[in-house]
Amino acid sequence: MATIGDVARAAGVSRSTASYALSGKRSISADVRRRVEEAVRDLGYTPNAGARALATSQTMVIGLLAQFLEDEFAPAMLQYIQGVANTARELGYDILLVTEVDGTRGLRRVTDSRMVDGVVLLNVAEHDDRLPILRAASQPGALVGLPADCTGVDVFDLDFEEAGRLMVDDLHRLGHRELALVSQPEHVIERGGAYVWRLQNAAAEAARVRGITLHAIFASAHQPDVGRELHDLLDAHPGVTGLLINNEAAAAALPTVLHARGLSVPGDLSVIGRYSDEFARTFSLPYSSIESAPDRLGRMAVRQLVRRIEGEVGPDEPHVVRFVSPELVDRRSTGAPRR
Amino acid sequence: MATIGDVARAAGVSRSTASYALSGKRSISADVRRRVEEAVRDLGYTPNAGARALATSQTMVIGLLAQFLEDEFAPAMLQYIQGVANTARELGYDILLVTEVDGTRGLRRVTDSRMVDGVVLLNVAEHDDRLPILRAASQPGALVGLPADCTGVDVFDLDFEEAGRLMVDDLHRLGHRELALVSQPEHVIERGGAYVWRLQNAAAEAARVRGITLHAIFASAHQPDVGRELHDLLDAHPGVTGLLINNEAAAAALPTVLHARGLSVPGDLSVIGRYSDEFARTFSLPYSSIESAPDRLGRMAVRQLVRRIEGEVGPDEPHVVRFVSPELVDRRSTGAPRR
DNA sequence: CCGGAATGTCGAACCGGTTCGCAATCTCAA
DNA sequence: TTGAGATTGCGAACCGGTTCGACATTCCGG
Repeated sequence: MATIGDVARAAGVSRSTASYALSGKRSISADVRRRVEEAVRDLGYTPNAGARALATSQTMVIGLLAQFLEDEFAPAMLQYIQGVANTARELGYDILLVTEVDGTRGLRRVTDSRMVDGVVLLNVAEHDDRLPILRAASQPGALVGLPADCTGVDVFDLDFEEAGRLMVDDLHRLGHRELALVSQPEHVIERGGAYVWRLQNAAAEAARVRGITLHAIFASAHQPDVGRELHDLLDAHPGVTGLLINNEAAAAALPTVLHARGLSVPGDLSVIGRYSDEFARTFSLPYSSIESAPDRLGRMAVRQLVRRIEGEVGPDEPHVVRFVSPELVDRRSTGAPRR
Repeated sequence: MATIGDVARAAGVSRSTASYALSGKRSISADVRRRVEEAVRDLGYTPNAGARALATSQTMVIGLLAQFLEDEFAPAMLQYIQGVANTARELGYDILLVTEVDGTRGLRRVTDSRMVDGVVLLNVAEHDDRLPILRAASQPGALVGLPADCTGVDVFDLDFEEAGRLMVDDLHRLGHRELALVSQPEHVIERGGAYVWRLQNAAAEAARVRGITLHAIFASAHQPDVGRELHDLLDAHPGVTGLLINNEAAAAALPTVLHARGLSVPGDLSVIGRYSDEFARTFSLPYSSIESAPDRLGRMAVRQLVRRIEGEVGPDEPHVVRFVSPELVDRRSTGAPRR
């Protein structure tokens, strides 16, 4: 493998000159530049990433911390990963994917050893173990998901409160008076998935204000449990005319359940979900939904992270907490409540 | 950030001694070892990955090349990624995830710049552009998917021929005489997804030998197209009593389609798919299926790759082409053909 | 009591880049 | 003609590890 020394020799110049010719950080005569570039081509030279990282303390790699937990729905995570990966590449960065169950260990490893210039944390919990480690690290970090304490990090998340209100208001406007909300598994909440509460509380408050009934349940993240739980819910509350689904697995299982019960949408039941359009297409879910915009969130997180890495915004400049406004994608699954 | 020089100074020894004390590559007195370890703890020392990579020419990183193509079903890919990532971590390696659409560019970048010690290629096509680049690289590579030319790489794949035979034989044994096979989109085949042909040809041959009819179609990888195509298929061949599904999107869409047509499984139609158990659970697919074992394939690929990286098998030792035998997971979706 | 082996430590070189300071040459206006 | 300033190239140091060869001690058998 050719080194910059080989290039320099082939071009008849010193190593430093070759380096400057390639980086353009100092002026170089046209002739020398040509000879260096030629040598690069002839030798097939590519800089050694490790050496460059050592010299510049920049790796051009971003750490992506994603946990595939038993009680979460993996395909939903994939879209965040894609958003992050694509944006990173556009900006010239590669992605180090860390999927260890023990996220703290993984985070510590990649930051302490300086394998990455910054990190994106997915699926951030309210009191996330990884945050203290991230704050102690010398690299900047961007989060997808809202923790209790946002100091020292840039945060991006869907506005789940607004999402909860939107769902309730929409069905209230159509005349519904008894709704059910299907949330994530209780485990997710215990672990600190605050977004579940945020949506649920806002929905409950909106229901209270409107004077309508809202039954909330926690459902599993897997079949066949979640299917059974949906059945139980509909058995327990026969008066429910509208379903709010804040649980990807439940959304994916719903068509089968409704079919088994012979219920049509929106004739017998109105349904609004909370997932991405991509997700809806993948699972052919025919329900109107609040767009959760994973690609957009991933993109925003990386953009901001790179701005910090490249010093466009200093480490002391105030950190960002930005919420994406939920948008309702209409798939005609809501209507007037059945009589 | 502490360097090994800081550790050495704190322990009152030279840098080389500190290094040997930590690596254990030379004998060190108990006293010195203790002092060095203490200094490491006190200073919170972690070796700099770039410096180590430069010195040892080992990065402890594996490149994972995964393309998310428009005409493939992303959630199916995720399981390979998980298998690879988990196994890599167990063996002490991190994962550099390269998702560029132009896989050749990404592969060249990570190998030429020596960011990785080896690479795993997912979703390998029959004549895969990435293979010439991989062969020219100085790092070893492991493939998931069977190319036409396997020289210089280790290859792992499901035995799709056997899978095709298994599907046909199973339904033949139950008395079926007219079957339909739903394959991947034609694009996938044109691009060289040979596994589609391998299964299809073997199934066709088995059908010929048994004297039964097999209709084969290519279906899309997305809703709602794939749903429509399944309807068309069933309309066009009313005599079909068994369905073979070698297309994840079609499998995911099938429950809805069958439901719409009022068909029950296996009463009206027997169904066998080809996907992983994990996939079946995620999409709650109630069909018997050939296990495609993505986690196992990912694991095998990484294991072998690491063996090459660490020199346990030399670069000249013969390369492996290993097929995983398909196993039928019975979910009671097959039975005698309807009258 | 001596010679050779085993043990423990150090200095220096090296991996392959980048960057700083200096010097030589060139340009152009005074 | 001269000197200030710009242009261009070079040497050396540095980033933070690893490893080789040399050297000093200690241990052992004869």
